[in-house]
Amino acid sequence: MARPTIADIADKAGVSKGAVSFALNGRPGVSDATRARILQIAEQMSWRPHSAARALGASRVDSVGLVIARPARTLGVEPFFAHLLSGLQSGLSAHSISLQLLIVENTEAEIEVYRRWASEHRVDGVILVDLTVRDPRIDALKELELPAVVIGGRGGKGALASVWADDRDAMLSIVEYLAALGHRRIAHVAGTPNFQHTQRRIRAVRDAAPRLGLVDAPSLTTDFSDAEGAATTRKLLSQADRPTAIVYDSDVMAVAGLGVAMEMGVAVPGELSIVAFDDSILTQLMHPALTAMSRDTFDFGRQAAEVLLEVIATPTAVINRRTADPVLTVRESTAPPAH
Amino acid sequence: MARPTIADIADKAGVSKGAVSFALNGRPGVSDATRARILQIAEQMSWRPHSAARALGASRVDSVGLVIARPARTLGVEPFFAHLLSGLQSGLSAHSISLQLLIVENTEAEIEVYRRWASEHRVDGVILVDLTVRDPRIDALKELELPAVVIGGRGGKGALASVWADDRDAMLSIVEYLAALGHRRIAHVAGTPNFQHTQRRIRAVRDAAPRLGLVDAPSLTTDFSDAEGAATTRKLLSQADRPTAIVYDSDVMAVAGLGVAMEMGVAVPGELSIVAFDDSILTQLMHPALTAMSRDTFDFGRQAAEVLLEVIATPTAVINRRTADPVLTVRESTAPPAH
DNA sequence: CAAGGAAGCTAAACCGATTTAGCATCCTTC
DNA sequence: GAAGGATGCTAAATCGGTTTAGCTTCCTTG
Repeated sequence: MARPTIADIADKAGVSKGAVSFALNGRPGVSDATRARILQIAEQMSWRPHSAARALGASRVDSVGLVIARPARTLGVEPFFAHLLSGLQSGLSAHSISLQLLIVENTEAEIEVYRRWASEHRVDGVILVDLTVRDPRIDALKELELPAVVIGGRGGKGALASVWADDRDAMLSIVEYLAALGHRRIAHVAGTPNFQHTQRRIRAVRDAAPRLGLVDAPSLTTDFSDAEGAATTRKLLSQADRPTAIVYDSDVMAVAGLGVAMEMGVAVPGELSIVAFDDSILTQLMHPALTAMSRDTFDFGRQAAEVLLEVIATPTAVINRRTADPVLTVRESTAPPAH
Repeated sequence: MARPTIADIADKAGVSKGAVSFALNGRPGVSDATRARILQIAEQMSWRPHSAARALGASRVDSVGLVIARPARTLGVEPFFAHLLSGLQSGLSAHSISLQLLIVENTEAEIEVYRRWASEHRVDGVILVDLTVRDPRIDALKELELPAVVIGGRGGKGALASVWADDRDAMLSIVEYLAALGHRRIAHVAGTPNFQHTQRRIRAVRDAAPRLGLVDAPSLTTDFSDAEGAATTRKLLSQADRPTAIVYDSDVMAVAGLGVAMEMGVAVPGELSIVAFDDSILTQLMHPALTAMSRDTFDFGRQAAEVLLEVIATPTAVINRRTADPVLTVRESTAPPAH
């Protein structure tokens, strides 16, 4: 038999379709003996549920979605998403839930996808990344009644479930480390200003500055691209009182910044210390290898998957799970400043 | 009304469900006037097909799958997959087909996924990457009768559909370029030996060597990791008669190789020319920027999507589509050899 | 003008599961 | 020993579409 259905199993076991369904789903309604017999027959016929049939009957599709709204060009280099994906999957596969992935150009397109997914019942829930300050996606998802979990940023008042790490603490520990080395002029090359985590990091730097006796601690925003990372670095290093340390909001920008420093004859770490927020192979391939703040992105994904499944099961649940704190991996790009 | 069904539309239009189905799917059986009226009502009620219901009735799920069997760690850095994904999606979204993505550890797990997808009817077809020499996935897919398209490597006798670029020609043009610069000792740091494209590239180098008067043209295989790329480079550069040019099978290995050269005080491109097979931001971030063979990976994906849809529509079709030839982008890492 | 065929539509079956209502049967329990 | 309740199961409805068989009309055509 090609692809057996529960009707085939019911025939063979001499029971009704309903009984088979109960048995296969571990619900009460059949005796242990019957259940065992049915399970054995199903196993032997190598029966697998037809996902569409199950979705139609149970109105749940065992599939969740992830939409990434970034130009493809910038995506590839960042190990962030690859690790996040693997983590998500490790959390989902335990429950045989599959993942739909979509890369789109902008937030409007992303919301359009949610709208389609919701109306076509293609996913049971979604994972949100890159939360912005007044994020329009939150209201859209509320309206669609689509369960969701936010990665890296507390859902806040609106109360979507979330999985987050403490950006503020992480940034503070970077700045404190640099200050302890003796740096007093520290610059921060930040990401897109409308991202929530960018805001949190900028605020952390600003708040820490007086306490640590920093002479100057400017945060300059960029679009996260290598080009703007390089341009901003060039500007910073051309100043009369140039910084002795720069913190970058991404590994790609840090690498670009290192390139600019080399080009301008500024020795790293002799004359300039560099720290990257977010770690990857990239930072390790460099010479000097970059000191970086590493998050356990895989675990991030795994936890996000778990939380999302809980939210799908209990839509009223409000879960804000905090993950392990990022840790600073010190490599060769940081040292005390030259006098 | 929350989520209208075709029954609602049928009511409103005063026709039967069947007529609505015909109208919405552009099939004959209704008059143009009725069709227009139905479409207008559907539009106005903002009706969207329920994917599970459609899948159940039409036994097609409008979804295709991509499984990548590589450790997540190595995945992130390679823009290859991000671009491929975007390309795939641009080819699929035109037909409202969605994409399932899965990252697994090895080929056995990958085949297991195909088995599950087939039995649960989760996808209409799959895309295969990283074809190996005697690839077990081909037979598995044949047995499952799951439509598939192979990316980067002709399906060959077994005759899965495929989309491929000419690796051999590409490699030949690299070697010819280096030879024209005056290089006679060219080394090739290759990828995993069981990949078909690795084999083709090695063969290309070997075949070209005598014709171009190369003194030595060893191909050394690796596991595609930065670590082995670095180790192999170190070995090559420690030889008495070290090569004056090295061709790497991936951008990541080329970058790692560049690092080793700098470390060992070998000037690039003064004493050593470096060429990367596969281009990305990575090669451009380096100093010196790396000369690289660029493929239009996005287009690769787009074409693969098209071919797969054709194969799904006509399972007997045998399509082997050749994409645009890769082009060599010359940057700063190649120059005539020092005397 | 009767036969034949196409166009336009309806009614009902169907896809493969879940879920609900209901029916025996057996075990309590007073 | 009759009422009451749990247990184990069946039959049928249901999810939202697609598809097939068949029934009217109306138009040809000889």
